[in-house]
Amino acid sequence: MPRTNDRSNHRITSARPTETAPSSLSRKCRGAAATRPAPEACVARLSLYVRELTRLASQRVGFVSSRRLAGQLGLTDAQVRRDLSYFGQFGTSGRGYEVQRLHDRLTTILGVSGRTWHVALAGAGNLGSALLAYRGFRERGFLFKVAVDTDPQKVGRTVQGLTVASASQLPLLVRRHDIQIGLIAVPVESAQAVCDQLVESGVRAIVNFAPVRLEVPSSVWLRVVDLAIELESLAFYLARTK
Amino acid sequence: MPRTNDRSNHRITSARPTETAPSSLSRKCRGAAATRPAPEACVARLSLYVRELTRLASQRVGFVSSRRLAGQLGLTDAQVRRDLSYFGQFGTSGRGYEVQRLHDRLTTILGVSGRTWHVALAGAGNLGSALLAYRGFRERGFLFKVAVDTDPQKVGRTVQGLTVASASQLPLLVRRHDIQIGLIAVPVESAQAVCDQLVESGVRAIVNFAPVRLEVPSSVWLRVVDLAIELESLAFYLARTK
DNA sequence: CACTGTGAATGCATTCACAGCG
DNA sequence: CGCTGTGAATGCATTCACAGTG
Repeated sequence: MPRTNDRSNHRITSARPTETAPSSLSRKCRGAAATRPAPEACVARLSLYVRELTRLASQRVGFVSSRRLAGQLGLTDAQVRRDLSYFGQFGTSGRGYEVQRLHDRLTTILGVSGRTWHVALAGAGNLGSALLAYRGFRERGFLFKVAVDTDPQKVGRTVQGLTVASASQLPLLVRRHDIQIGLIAVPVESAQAVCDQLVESGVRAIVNFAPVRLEVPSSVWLRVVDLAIELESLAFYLARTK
Repeated sequence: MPRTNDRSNHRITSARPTETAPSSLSRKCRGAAATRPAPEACVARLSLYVRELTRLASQRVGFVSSRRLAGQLGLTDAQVRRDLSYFGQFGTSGRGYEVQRLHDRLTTILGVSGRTWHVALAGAGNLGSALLAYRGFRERGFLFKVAVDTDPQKVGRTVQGLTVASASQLPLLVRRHDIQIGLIAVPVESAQAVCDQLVESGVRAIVNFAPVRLEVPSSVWLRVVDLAIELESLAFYLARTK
């Protein structure tokens, strides 16, 4: 009797304040921003909402209810409304949310509207290439400006319109291209060294795709994406079913 | 003042019972199994523990304390002890946990000891190739028996010692190789169709790497790994720092 | 005395349920 | 009437704190 799980994602161990908002008294003016800092899980879902709204907008859907939005995403309607309520009041009673308007508001809140982010990729192997090829990044304004690799075979090659540079150039290139975000897609052994280089060169946020824990100073945002964990934990449930 | 987050992972929306354990009265016999079903977050961390223990064993470390294990993984000592306590009592007061023994016990519990799982990969692009190349899977007994792709360019090629078959062969190959787990690394457009094929062919667990929600019958375990979400949510925090 | 194992306390996230609005 | 926005209730996960043990 296993049930389908809906969205596996995002687990955080130590709390971290999201905003310095006073969180004092509730606002009353209509359309005002939310009162409390948004939970991390909710921020993560923001990109899901944006994706779905982009899709709906391209289908010329004008309004969408929390129920319908939830259905598409595998969430509950209450959760959608709660999530959105952290950022403001976007809906109309009886009608739902205006797709284009909500899309625009959410992209602004997510920080991916009317601006671009400069991204550097360390490791141009299969995983790195997959990341370069992911179309969603460009759509959201994440621009790959730099890709490096240690493998002389790969250096000089062009992947997705970007020329792979030598790993030794990383600090130089990060500074030259004003990189804000670094992606680590190198083997476990070199992940920490690459991470240190990124940090020293001024990168403020890092996503680590290597299955190791990395150390960074507290001024840097670090996220981990572990490709294997979901598969590995499936064995546990499979072994216990039928 | 951003803080480093430690482990991003795994968020579940609907609860699902993990065991049918009675959860009635506490056992008293030493070394007995835990009383309550293990939380999903804790099951996901099981593979982290196994990885670290494998590393420690290879360094001939005999004992490890919850504190040290936690430090390596970016968790707290209390959490490590709590997690392990769901599965039994493995430690020795004043000494800690015997590395090899704990490793063996956890791999058994995870369902990756003394047996293998047969895995099929749909989509042999960059991401699919990265998954085929991941060494951890083989180490844990996950064997890729099948890889398919729709691209005639890719069919017939050998990736990591496995020959890519035509996508039309998927149902046949799944049955022939007694596949239990399917990995979906195809574009969004074809993800649901591939998923349906896997399900109809008898696959009982699926990991979806495409950024869409998939529908499966409730008898099938479904997990999602979203490569983009962590990066996208970083913009939110970056836009709010300094 | 250093460490485990675990009730109890806390904190975070989801869901309920309903008042209020267009 | 259909749907939002949100207090209050619930449920899950982490942390505290300490009794108990080799």
